[in-house]
Amino acid sequence: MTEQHEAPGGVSGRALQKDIPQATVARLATYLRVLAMLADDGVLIVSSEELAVAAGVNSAKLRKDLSFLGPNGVRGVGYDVVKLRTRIEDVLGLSGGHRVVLVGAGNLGRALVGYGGFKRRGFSVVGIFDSDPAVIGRTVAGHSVRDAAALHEAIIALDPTIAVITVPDEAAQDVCDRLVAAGVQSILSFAPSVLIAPPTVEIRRVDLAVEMQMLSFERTRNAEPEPLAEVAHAVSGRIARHVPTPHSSAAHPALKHSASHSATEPSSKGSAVTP
Amino acid sequence: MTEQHEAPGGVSGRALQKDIPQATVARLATYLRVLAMLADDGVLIVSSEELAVAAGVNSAKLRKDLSFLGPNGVRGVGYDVVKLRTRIEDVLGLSGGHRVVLVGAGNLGRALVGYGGFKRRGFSVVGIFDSDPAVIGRTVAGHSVRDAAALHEAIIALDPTIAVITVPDEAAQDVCDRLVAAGVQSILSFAPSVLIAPPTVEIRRVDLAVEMQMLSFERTRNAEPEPLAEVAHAVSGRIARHVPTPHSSAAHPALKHSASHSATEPSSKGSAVTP
DNA sequence: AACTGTGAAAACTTTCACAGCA
DNA sequence: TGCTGTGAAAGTTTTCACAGTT
Repeated sequence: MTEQHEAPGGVSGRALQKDIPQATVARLATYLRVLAMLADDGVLIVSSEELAVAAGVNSAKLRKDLSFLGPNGVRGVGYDVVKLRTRIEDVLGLSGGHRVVLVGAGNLGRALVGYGGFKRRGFSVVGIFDSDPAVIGRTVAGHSVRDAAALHEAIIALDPTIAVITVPDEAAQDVCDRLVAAGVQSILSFAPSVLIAPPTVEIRRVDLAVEMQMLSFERTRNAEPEPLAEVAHAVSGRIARHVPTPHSSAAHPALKHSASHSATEPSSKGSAVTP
Repeated sequence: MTEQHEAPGGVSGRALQKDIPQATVARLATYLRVLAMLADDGVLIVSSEELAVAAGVNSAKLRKDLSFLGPNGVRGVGYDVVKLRTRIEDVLGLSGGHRVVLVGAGNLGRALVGYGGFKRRGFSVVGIFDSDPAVIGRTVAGHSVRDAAALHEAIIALDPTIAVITVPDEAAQDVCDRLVAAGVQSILSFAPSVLIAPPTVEIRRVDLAVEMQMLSFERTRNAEPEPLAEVAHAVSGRIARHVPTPHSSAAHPALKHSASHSATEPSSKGSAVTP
């Protein structure tokens, strides 16, 4: 690890988001959510261990992640919740806020704009588009849905920092082309197809079925320990196998996910894109 | 790499999904989608290069991924589309189909059940629950929404292989506890919080805001090459920078996404949803 | 000639374990 | 004493490049 983030002199504000590992960036978003929650609860200081448990990672990883942002904590004490939160927002480029345009006002599009954490995290929707006449003109989350035919001019006027595509797969590439032609540089797509665009445009793709398939794989793998034996108790899962202790939600050390989350976290694997 | 997948004798059907890298599993889902598309188009044989381009990865990675499933292609020729598709479905444990229960019939939940690729990929919804009296009894995607209060008995009767949680964050842990108590072993959650459950239960979490934050980071990083210079042309992106060639969607060598994973991929992550 | 399958190298990530500071 | 920050080791994933097949 190269330590460019040492900030030797009095380097101001944020800087050097260079060489922060991709995997770390994916997790920073999660830490941010936990920090926001803690701040709401009035918590002032948090230790790496506490933060790590809440984020579902181990504390060494969390400390390593944070170390890429420069020194953030106080040894023997912990991290200042507000300060750390601000620092992460700064590094992720969230401080200035983002102007988001949504193309596709179907269920998924509406689910996204309605998602509370959205606005709270600095993303404000500035325009919603659709090509369905039955939807155009309707109000969604305070915005009148506009005709996607007028995308070009509208995009230029709205000047969004991010565009989100939630249209059917067949229409996705066309929408993408038009967004790019209008100057959009960052696109998040929920269409299954891999979209093609110039390399200067950053596209991330989220495929909601991938996670289901990974669950399927995991279950299948765990269910087949003995490839040879006929498996004695072929009970067809009608009876609840485990009646888990209704744990007290807190103080639970269960850190099982090792991240591969996709759209989740380790997602270094999960979903995604980027060369 | 241990070669357990050599299948020396005449090992039947699928087997040895042991030690298939997590990152590979995440991408298999994507390959599957492309293969399904090719099959629909009547394509019989595909080369690693073609498949790789369509999936947004490079061909060496694709070949390595497939090699974990055993020999699937024919040298000098390519892969048999149907055979490869079947093999991947088999390895992912999709062949037997999955019984999916959805808890939370809001926009996101409806977007998920309405997603065509869902049923097509072997996931069939067997029950939808919600706790909102205004929603209970309504029909969503052919299913009458049931009262989440009766979750326990219903789950035992439905015996789902996967449960999907799309309720508000505050309710997620409670729903999770009840699902686990009823014997559910695989859960996909869209709630931001990290859910706590016994280690035998596989939980995957998808945070839709993470991807947006990663886009934000990438844009910020690219926008700050010169930390010192005042940046000459401070044009506020009003003019379209690139007018992309309206490419012919095929024969496009653009391989930019390398899927971290991911989850992240990253995320990275495989299919999608539509309005 | 075309294309797969795969060792070996390179790159990236996670985990360990401890030095260092409040 | 308690907790952060971090080199170094271990583990995972990607890329290279070529041997092997049809």
